Amino acid sequence: MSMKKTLRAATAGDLPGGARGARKQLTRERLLDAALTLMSAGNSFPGLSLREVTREAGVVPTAFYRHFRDMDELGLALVEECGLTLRRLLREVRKAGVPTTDIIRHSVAIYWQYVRAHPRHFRTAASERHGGSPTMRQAIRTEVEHFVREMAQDLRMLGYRADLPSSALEMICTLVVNTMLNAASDILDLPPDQPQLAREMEASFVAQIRLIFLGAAQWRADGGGAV
Amino acid sequence: MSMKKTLRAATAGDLPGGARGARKQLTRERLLDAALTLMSAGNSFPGLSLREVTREAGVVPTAFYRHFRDMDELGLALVEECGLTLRRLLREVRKAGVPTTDIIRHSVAIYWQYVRAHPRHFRTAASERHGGSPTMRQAIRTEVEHFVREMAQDLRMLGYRADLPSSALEMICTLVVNTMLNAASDILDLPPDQPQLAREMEASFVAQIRLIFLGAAQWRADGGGAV
DNA sequence: TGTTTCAGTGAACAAGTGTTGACAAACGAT
DNA sequence: ATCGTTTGTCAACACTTGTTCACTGAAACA
Repeated sequence: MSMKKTLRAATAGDLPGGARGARKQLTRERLLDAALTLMSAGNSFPGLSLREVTREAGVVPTAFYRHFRDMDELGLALVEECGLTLRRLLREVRKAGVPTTDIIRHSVAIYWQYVRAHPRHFRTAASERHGGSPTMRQAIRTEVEHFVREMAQDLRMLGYRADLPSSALEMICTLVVNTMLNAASDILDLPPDQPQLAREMEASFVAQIRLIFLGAAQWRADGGGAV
Repeated sequence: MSMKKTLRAATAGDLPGGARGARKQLTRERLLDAALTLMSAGNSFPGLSLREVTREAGVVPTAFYRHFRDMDELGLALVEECGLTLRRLLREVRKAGVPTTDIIRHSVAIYWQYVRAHPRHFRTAASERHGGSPTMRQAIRTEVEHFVREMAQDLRMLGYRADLPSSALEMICTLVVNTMLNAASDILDLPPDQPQLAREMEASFVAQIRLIFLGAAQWRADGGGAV
């Protein structure tokens, strides 16, 4: 009966314990990986074709449907993966502490290195954040909002600007995150053998973040201020 | 001979005086317009097909080659058009004056209205700035750099932070422009009948710009500061 | 051990793609 | 008025695309 069928499928197929589920998840990851590689090679997601992805992954086109209904579903999985990478980044920077000048420079250095370590995830995130299909755009937007909220909570726990409401902290973090993602795109477009340009860009990035926190230190909730 | 040919082509074809050049430029604009429309309808540029564009423009596919060598060339023309729109925006905001709190609010209001008046240009610019083909990305980057430099010059002429070097002013303007373009993308993704959300978003945008200028007012070239 | 379930294969399809070449008609220059 | 130039059209090509169906073989279960 159909009940029996679904039950078996649940026990054998979904759980990664068996060799069967492991093999499935492996080719699933190969598909995601192929898409990621193709995207960071110049193509943008809506420009990818299903066959192209399967070709790069080394499977026959029809095998695609065993893992995703269509390309949009793969896109969402991709976004989720990028979000995970972002989350790990936050966990790594979290040790840095309150953003004073030196700590900003330090955090930026971590970020820099992190972006270079996960170029495809960051290129994808930056690429599909505003471009691409509205579906993917919305998914990334949600992911970024989560990230911003988490970052704001971190600042709060560190006692940073305890007088400000959460909305203000989130506004500040939004600015920071936008600057981060813009910078990531810039980093990844650098010719790989231009350390001079890279240093300049990093310095400019540090300056921007510094300026933001300079403004944040002066921020008044009521809209007053020196400007 | 070929000399004669090129001469005639130069006098008759390129100059928009005759009815011939006018007709050509008209369908050229129809092609650009079609691409712009399709892009703001959910497609991203690399997802557009040549035939799709010509269909939307109301011409036969082969007519495309009379105007552009391939889609990339059309993309570059599109970027140029977007850059022109940005330039006009700057000319309009230029009357606003030195960025104090009220003037920021005013400028943002102008910007808001401007984005809503040219949704397709801004969606395209935001969309292809980080996504899309590297060719188009580079073109937009150049266009944005021009814009930033112009804006920095404006600030300088207004006597804003006359003590800072141009590089610092440009860094500040880069931050502003990035924030602007991010906001544009957010605006255009709003459901059209949510004035409450729109107001909140505009307020957040004003706050971000305000915070940037708050930081800019405190900025010291040597890297010192309150933070 | 025998049966079922299912990830991956292979062939085939209708539809859409970029690009080519020859051709018609309108225009500009002579 | 004539002739070359040029914009746009038509027909056709060699491919690629997404999706379908029946299939194979091996793992998971009984």
